[in-house]
Amino acid sequence: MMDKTFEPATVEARVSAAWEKADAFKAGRGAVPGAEPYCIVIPPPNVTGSLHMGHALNNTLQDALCRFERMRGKDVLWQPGTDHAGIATQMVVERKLSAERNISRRDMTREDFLNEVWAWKAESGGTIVNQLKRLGASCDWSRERFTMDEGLSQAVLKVFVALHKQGLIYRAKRLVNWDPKFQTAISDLEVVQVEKSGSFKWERGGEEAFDSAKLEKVLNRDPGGHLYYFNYPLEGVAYDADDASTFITVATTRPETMLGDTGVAVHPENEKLGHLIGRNVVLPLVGRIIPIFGDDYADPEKGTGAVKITPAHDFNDFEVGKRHKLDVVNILDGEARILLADNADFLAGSAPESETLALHGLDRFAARKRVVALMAERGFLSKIEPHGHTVPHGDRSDVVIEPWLTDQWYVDVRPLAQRSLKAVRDGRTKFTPESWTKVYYDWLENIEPWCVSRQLWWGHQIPVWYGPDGEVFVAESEVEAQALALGHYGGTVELTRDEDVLDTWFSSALWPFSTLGWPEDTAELKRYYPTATLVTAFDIIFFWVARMMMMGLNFMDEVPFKDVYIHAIVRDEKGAKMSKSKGNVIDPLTIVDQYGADALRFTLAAMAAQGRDIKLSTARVEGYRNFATKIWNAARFAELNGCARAEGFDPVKVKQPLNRWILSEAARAAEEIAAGIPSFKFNEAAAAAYRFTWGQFCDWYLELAKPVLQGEGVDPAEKAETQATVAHVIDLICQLLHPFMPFLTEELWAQKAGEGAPRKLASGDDALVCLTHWPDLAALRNAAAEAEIGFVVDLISDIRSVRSEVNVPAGTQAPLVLVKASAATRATIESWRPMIERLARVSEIALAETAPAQSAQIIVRGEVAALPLAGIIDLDVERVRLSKEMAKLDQDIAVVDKKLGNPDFMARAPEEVVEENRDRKTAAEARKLKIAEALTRLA
RNA sequence: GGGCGGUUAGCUCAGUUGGUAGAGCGUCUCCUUUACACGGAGAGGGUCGCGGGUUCGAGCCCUGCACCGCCCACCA
Repeated sequence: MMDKTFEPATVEARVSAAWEKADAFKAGRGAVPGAEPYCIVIPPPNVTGSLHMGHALNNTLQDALCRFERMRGKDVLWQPGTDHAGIATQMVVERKLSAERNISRRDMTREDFLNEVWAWKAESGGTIVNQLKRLGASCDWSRERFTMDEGLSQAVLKVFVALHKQGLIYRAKRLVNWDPKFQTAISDLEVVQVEKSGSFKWERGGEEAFDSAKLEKVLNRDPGGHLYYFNYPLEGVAYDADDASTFITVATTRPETMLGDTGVAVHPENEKLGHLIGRNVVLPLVGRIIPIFGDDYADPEKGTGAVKITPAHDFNDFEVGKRHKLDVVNILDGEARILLADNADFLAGSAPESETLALHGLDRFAARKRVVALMAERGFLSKIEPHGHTVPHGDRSDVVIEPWLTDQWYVDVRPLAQRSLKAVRDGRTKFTPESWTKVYYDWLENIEPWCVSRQLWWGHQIPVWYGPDGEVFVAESEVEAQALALGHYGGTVELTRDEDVLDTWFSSALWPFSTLGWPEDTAELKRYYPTATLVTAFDIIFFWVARMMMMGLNFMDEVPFKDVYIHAIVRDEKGAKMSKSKGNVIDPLTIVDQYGADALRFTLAAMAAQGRDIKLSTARVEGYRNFATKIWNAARFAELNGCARAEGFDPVKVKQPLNRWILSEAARAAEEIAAGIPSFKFNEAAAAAYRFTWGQFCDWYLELAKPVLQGEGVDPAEKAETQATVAHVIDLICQLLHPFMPFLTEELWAQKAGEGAPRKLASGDDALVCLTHWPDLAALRNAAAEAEIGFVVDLISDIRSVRSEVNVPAGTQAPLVLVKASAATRATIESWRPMIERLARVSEIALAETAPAQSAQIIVRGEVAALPLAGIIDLDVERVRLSKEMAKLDQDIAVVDKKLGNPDFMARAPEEVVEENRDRKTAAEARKLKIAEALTRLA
């Protein structure tokens, strides 16, 4: 006996255990010889992370694809694994150490710290994998990989060395995006722009004196959003704030950087300021003498037309400085505190006040306030105004990024990008939805060198060793580096390894082949590369998809995947991206606990068509939880009515129209689902499954079958066939829904295992778990049965509708009279009499040549039926109802007439459309005639 | 500044070879009929953001505008 209610928690646990025991998702398991390979590599979640809604969506879709393809007979490998997630993980562990033991990583050795991270990974690394399992992800868990596994690490070293040999990896001293919180360089992609707009307004000579306390208050809330105008006095004249000929005014959003200014640029053709080119200014506070020079970079229309140049702290200024050979004066340390120790002018005492400025060691934002106050105090501040602009922030740290001059390793990605572009242009890899192709093109066409070194400890340490003189040896191991050094120096020297690690995405880029065993020439690599489909969200097209393309093409000489399916991002209710740092993560496991994994999965699949955002509503999940319950109850109904799977049952040989009909509808649904899943139209597939299961099987088939199953004096053969069909269709429902609702369907499938013929896997394996076969139902389509049952369904629906409209009490039985029924209709009525009587609450069915007086009339597929309801209904209501329908028909006819009367329409519309309109008109007129008769009778 | 997406029923959203608009939830009415009230039956509800255009015919194609959102670049 089935349990009275479907309890997801119990079933999920039981089914999961069965899958695990059977090793159900092992690559190639059950695949017949010659089966086509189908491989998906999972987007590896952060090893120390936990499942969020984005993961749930991402993996639900991958799982639907994998289960479907597995059922279709492909040799499926869904390759799982996790990512070491350099910054994110190191951040978590550092925070933990600080909270629990009040120590920082800088208090410990690198080795000790890494041991702490590995310990944390050992402790929490299994969380996300277990959560994926709870969702029902059918990965080949025996092949789970981690980006810092030995094998994958070997792949990283090999790739780094190979790219270096190709001349595509190099070291350079440049400005980088420096994250002062994590004290590491980050790539362009990890920088996010944040809008700032301030509110403080002040002008020299205005009504109010400058109030630095007031400014401080504003800046304490937000240090950005203002433009500051400084007067830089010209060398050789006495500065007078009221005499414009004694200074040049520059504007900046970052006052503190003025300490590092080494020049002022003016456009060579600037009419107002051009004459100053060649003069020098005395940099206030610092005392440094810096040149005013001509450069196109200074736009006369912007700001004051003169630009202060800080080569050490601005990307554009760095380039300008290079052109004019300006000094590069660094004024910040790694934590973005003012560093004047490096500043030669201060050291040389050319700024005698440096002691009293008290800037050294100040945080950059404190320094900003102080510099402005000092400039104001000394009469160099001209104006402050609110200024909307964007400020770069670290995506992980959320602090303002500093352009900072450091040595870093770069990948010259341009040649790789070219190949990646071509592969998509040639159609070797295809994006769905297609519009993402353009995004991919635009980025790759304008790609900049990729800064891959990070000043972190957690990650793949860069395989570079330095000799005593700084000579660089790039090798896969220290032994190899020593060999290179021996060749170079002619003797053994001590080498030191580069301390930096690689960007996490460096190893992620290799994922599609490193997980399959590269650089070893493994069987899996041969069989599953290139993989079939990559399923991911658009936010990592640049971070990950494009880079996998580059690395895959470079090292495998072949694209990593043939299809890229880009799905929506699940956002919070305000539309903000969910992230741990924002604390707005919705836990899918809570939803699973509440409604079951199948309900969540079905919801996500049904919502997968949405554009770029999904705002998940629990009402929807609840609706699909109800769907799961509905299926469960249908199966219980089957059980209670002796509908067991019958040995030797062949659906093709079914005789009863009702049974033929539901099998035909099942075939239609199977087609729709099988078309939807591989073309990534998950919502269409889910909708087809839902419609068939609830709208057809439960609402109509089971109801129509009840007289046969439960009635007296039923033909035993008919009853047996119906019972077997019910059981068979429930099997089909399990199969059709399995890609979306694996737990429920697997459970039902297993519960029915004891009936009829023993279940077998496609491979012949006797395991009683894991649906592995997608049914081929094409032969079950049956137009005659669809027409016959269609008529019965319409008749019952129309009777119900009319009864309700003319206010026939629900409990009242009424007779039904068929008027001038055709022979075929008579036959249909005859065989469906009990069902019609039961479902439409009809007391008896009679045939007549004319409709009885005082009856309500319905027209079903051209046939007229009447409900004689004298004394039961209000005839005025019926009159109004018929008149309304008449009016509507007149309207419809008018629309059609307009078309048919239009010579252009007749001449240009395709014949079938014209024909359809003619048919529509004929049908409407026939219907109208019958309604007119009914109205006459009522009059 | 460049690009992309959105604007359809009260809410959340589907709707590509252009042919008289759909789902889930909610609302209203009725029904506790032994699979299921996480249910059944019925109903109501939309000038498909606005203006032009193409077409016999436009939610769908073109164009302009408005509002919302995202991405990229720049920002003295």
